[in-house]
Amino acid sequence: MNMDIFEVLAEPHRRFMLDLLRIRERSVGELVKESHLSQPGVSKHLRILREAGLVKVRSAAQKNIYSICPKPLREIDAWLELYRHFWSDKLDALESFLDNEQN
Amino acid sequence: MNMDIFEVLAEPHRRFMLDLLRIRERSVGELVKESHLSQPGVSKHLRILREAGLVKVRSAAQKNIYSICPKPLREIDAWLELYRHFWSDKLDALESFLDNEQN
DNA sequence: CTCTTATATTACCATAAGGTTATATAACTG
DNA sequence: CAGTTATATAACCTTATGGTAATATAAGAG
Repeated sequence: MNMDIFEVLAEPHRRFMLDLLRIRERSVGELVKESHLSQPGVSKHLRILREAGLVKVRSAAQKNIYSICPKPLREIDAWLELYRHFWSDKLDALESFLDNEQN
Repeated sequence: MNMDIFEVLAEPHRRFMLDLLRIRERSVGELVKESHLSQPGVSKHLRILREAGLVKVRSAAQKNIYSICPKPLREIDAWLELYRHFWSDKLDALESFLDNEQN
């Protein structure tokens, strides 16, 4: 298939699955329960996420445990970077930096 | 149509057109020349970008001049924010802040 | 072993996206 | 006005995507 990362993220279910995996790793079965998709549907999306390098799998008994692999998101981030100055001037940058410091 | 912003950006031609408009506003004709699409093809994508609020039009004689409207990109940025901590710790934040200062 | 659980793959289908050609519309030009 | 330029819309087609049911595979459990 060889899907572009932007296309991969265009699918709402896939973003949702990433949002779940962002919290903690999950088995396919868990993902099926939390999505409104059939098991093959989930597996299909997981395959696309895998091929995009956004998740990795680990086997535990019969279960396949998926976890997030966020590196490829940097490509999106890099593209956005070209536009970020439109809404974030230097003051904003300082603000958000200080905000992060407080947490 | 009512397309999600992630879907809107999934199309490479549309990202390319935004990349052009990011530099400066352009007429439809100019965009046609710089893309490898027919004029209706370009108009179709422009419509989608318009409906997503990513570009705005201004008429000058028979020409329609399109310019960028980057606000909706914040939604992408906000989603990415949830993942950014994976690769950007506070040191990175300081670095990029200082980098921006130098320019 | 046999059964159950867990997941991936296959086959198939419906829909939507993206492209093009043809056409409508509208505004300059001479 | 008649003709040209600029753009949008309509109609149409092809393909890819995303969904499901059915099936294969593989690993526990008893």
